[in-house]
Amino acid sequence: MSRYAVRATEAKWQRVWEERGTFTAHIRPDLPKCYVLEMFPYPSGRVHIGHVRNYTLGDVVARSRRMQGYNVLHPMGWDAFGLPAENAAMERNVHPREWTYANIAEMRTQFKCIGLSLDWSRELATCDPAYVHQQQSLFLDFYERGLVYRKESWVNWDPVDQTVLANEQVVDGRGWRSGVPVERRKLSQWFFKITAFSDALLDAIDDLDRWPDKVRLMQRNWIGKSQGARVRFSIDGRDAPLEVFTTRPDTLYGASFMAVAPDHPLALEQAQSQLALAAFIDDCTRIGTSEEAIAKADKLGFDTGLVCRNPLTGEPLPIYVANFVLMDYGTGAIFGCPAHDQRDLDFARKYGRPVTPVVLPDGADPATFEIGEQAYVGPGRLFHSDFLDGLDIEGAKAAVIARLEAMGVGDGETTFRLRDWGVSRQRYWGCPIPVLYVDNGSVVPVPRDQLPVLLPEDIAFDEPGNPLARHPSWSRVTLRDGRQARRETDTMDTFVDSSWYFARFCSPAATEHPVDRDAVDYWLPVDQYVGGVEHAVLHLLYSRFFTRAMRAAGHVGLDEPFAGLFTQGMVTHRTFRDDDGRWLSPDEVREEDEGWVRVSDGAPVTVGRVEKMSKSKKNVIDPQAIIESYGADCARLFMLSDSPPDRDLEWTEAGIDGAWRYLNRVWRLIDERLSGIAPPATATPDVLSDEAGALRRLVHGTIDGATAGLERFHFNKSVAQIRELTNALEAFDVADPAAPALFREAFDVLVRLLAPMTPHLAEELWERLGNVGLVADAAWPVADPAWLTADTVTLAVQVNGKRRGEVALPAGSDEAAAREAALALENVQRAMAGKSPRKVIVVADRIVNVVV
RNA sequence: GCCCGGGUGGCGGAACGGUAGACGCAGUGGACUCAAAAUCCACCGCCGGCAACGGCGUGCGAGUUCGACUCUCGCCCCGGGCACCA
Repeated sequence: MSRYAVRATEAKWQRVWEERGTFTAHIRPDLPKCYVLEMFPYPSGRVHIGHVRNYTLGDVVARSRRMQGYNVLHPMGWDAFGLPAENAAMERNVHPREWTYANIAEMRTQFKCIGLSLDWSRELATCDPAYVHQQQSLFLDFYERGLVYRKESWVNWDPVDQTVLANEQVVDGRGWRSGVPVERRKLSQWFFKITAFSDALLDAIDDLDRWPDKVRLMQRNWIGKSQGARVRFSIDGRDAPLEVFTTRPDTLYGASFMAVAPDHPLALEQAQSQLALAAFIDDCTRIGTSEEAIAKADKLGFDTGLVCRNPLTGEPLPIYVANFVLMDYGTGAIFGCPAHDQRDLDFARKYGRPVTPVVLPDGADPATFEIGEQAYVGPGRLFHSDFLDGLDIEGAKAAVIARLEAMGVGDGETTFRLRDWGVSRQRYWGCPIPVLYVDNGSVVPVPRDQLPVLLPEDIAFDEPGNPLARHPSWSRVTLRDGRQARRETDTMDTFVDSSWYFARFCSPAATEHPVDRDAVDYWLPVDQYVGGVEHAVLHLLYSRFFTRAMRAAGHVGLDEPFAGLFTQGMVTHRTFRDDDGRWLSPDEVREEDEGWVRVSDGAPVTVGRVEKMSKSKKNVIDPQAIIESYGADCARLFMLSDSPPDRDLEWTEAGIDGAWRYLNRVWRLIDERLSGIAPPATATPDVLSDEAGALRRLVHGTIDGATAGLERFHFNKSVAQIRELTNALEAFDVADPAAPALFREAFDVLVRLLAPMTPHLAEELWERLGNVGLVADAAWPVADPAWLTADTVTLAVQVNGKRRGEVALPAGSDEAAAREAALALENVQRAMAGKSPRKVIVVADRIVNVVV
């Protein structure tokens, strides 16, 4: 008997895979391909448990697809630009590049210990000069096709640090370093015209049938197509009307005020003559730029004194400037119908505007129906609305749009919530935007033969703000014709980097073009994409846009980059705090009989909620330590065992122990039984004992069930089934005449089924079973349908829906037989209390329900 | 505020509208051991009962159905996203 030597075994097989290039992908037109990809990591420096889960889930898919005969591409790279590198530069005085590449080296080593079936030959980092080069050429491609433009847009501005802040850097409306209230500022910025594809991006969601429904719904809502109307309200004493967009033209008779965005032209014009209004608009810029901040802010308005007219009634409506109206959506102006919109109601109550309901809920009395603190947004019939009275909402919308069009004061219109993608970032550590501003004021793209525009290496982070903009010489350029120009000092949003890396992986060494067309035509789309649900909208939507834009530029031949998507849950852990409320990490505490205490001094510890692992709460587990003591297979198995992959996974020490015990049990089981196993040539007895038959059925049932679990991302169920098989093998009588042959059959299956999940152990056992070659290259087992059905089935018997017993019958027994057997049960007769059955429902091979 | 998701034993979770709690963790009792670890065996939703068995149970309240964790409606609680974190 031998023990399973985890560390040596894992290192051994990792070396074998690497030396043989087992997972290096090549184009093989003769084989079905499968591109498996997990969202690439940000190189923070340490592999996080969440990474291990993400890459393990993808690895299970990649390895099982390999075994099923697919030509698998499973690459890895680094989402290497971004804010944390600049923070590190400021805090530790290291260069972002140096910090980033050191992190990558560190993490690569850690990743290799997980035993992932990755093709490392395709590794890339988005900060590599080649990647920057090709991304800049894509920018120019998009620019030439009108998919890139420049306009003014709001940013968060820290007035003390004199710098632009990311939303993340705004804490409770204040700058995270300065602590002073953040302001909004307008800057001229570059945008990608994602709205050019609004309809296409929306319509194609219907066909993404291997995406989770919730992600599809979130994307639909994000794009937010709405049918409504553009209505022109005449302004007293002016020629130009005020144009609004509304999704509820049916409520026009309930309008009681107008509101425009603080940066609406009308507001700005009025502010020139009204000092108080100018001050109000200035106040509005003190709200952050996030949608949440704007939505949660108190609804404030300022009466401009201007009045416009309801086009249907001629009724006067005061025009306010209001902080909750967004210039980016619709026309930047709305009519307020307080009875049927909560924001409008809050506003009307505050500023004393009338509230007239015009939609009557079904069954309500028109004489008494009133609006209290809640606006009524449900269905109903129109009233108080002249020619619309009695119509339902949809009917009223159509009728009012027809009337407005006939009057020449409005049109039906479709609007999208989706806004163009602002990609300018006022930061150093990103891909430079390849544009020049000539001193005469014109804007020119950097000539292609001068790409890439690389970041200067001599850069200082001793002051806040964008170091690129402060660099003494980098931005000064002399054009070929001698004119002077200034470089764009903004860099691109890191979401740009992650919007095409999956295409670059197909041909990471391409130099002439962003991608090699033959390679992307073979490998794309990604067959299975795996990542966090937090990317459900932005990253995935941007990538879908990018693919369309790349197609327009001739780089790819498809619209949708990700045919299959799986979004996994987060990894969570308990939190601990001491009496002073300070967070404690799991290794600083210990559980005793009386409860949790601090290891250092035995002080009592409060056990907090289970939360997403985060540095600030100190509930982070270092996967490296787990892998060093238990091995990668153990960590992998635990993550696959308990929680369904799409739900949050709570990390527990006990769970790791359980996985550890299981791995050793499998090892012992095969090790102990191996000596008793005859050579493969040994014939199975012609007639199997009942137990042997049941075991063989279980083997085939497990193949069937575990495979189905893998296909549907129910990995926890696959693990449970494999464990059941293991339990049965342990319990099986070694003296049974069929034992030697059956063990051989079953072990062969067991090891193959385990191979995607615990690949190192599986390779080692595969070798010990006498196989030549790797289990990674072995074929996936196939269940024999003849062994998937049983001769006898157990039916539950209910009386009036309550279970009263069960009967065993030959499979496929007819209704009469089932009925007879059920009624014969003593317990059933007792429950029937002498009554005769009114009805007996029989579901073949499942259940009998006697209704009395 | 808006959008999305989740809620089943002490815990993680199983369950085509058909025997709720598979599998695992923790726990209890026992075997082995000088002892411990490891391992093995048994029990393990709650209440009542020696047992057979009965009652109650899937966040709360209604409804549909022979039958509801599953479908419908209305609530409550928890988590994620909200366009400059990645």
